[in-house]
Amino acid sequence: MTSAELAKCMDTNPVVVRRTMAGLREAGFVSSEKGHGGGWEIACDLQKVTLRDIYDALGSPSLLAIGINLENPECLVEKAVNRSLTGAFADAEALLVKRLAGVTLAALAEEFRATARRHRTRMSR
Amino acid sequence: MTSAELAKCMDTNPVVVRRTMAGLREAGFVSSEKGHGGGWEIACDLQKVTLRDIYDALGSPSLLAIGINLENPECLVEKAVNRSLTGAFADAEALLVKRLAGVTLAALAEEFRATARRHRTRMSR
DNA sequence: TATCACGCATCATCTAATGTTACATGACAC
DNA sequence: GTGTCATGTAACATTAGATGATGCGTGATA
Repeated sequence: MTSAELAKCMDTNPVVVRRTMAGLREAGFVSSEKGHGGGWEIACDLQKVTLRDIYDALGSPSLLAIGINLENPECLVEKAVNRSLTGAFADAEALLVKRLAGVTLAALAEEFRATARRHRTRMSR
Repeated sequence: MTSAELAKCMDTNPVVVRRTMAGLREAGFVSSEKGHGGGWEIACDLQKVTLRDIYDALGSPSLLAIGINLENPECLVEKAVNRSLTGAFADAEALLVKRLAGVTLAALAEEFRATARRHRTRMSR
């Protein structure tokens, strides 16, 4: 599929698609071809790649909305909060990453197909 | 303390302090007095109130940076991801809330005092 | 050689959070 | 009572990060 097609599918624009896919390409999960007939193609074993791999390929951004503020290391109140919660944040993030690792792209594809089957059945009623 | 004093302490401004403290006041954790000599005062038992209570008083905002996108319920890919990860997000958030509930304000105050002691010792060397 | 599609730098827009201003209200001191 | 101080709140301004858009270069195909 081309970036333009993908962009239409997810209601965004081609450049944003390229920006995001760039990480996946560097990780080897997709490949891209320039020129006439070019576009994006899956380049990995869906059974082997998990959402954790995708997460890492996209730069492993923080999964938590709040976190430790390290900008004012001299603030004693902040330090007290940090000491009390650093472990909790780390544990929660680790838990999430672990769950991401439990979902392969193949499993997602199967989920998709199952939903699509239900969808078609409902439509044909 | 007045909102202006608190604002100076945390490098923000009085109105933002009032906005935030409003939630804590409604929950009964602090009280405020208008007029001359007014300001904010703690109005709860530090042993009994936890960071979870504070979190709830502030409106229980999402603790996760990413989450389930419910805006396009007809997107089958999105649905597949949601089915696969909803539990993980819920578990991670529950874990965090549990840890917040394990930290009383009294414990935070004690952490603060301990750090302050170390701070003074280092200063006097 | 014309067309198509990605790669990428640059700039524009949008949005949520934060900061600011203004004014009303209540409390205390004199 | 009147001046001062502080909160309560609405309305507006600013900021920062994400997202979107444009332009141009490069490679591939017909």
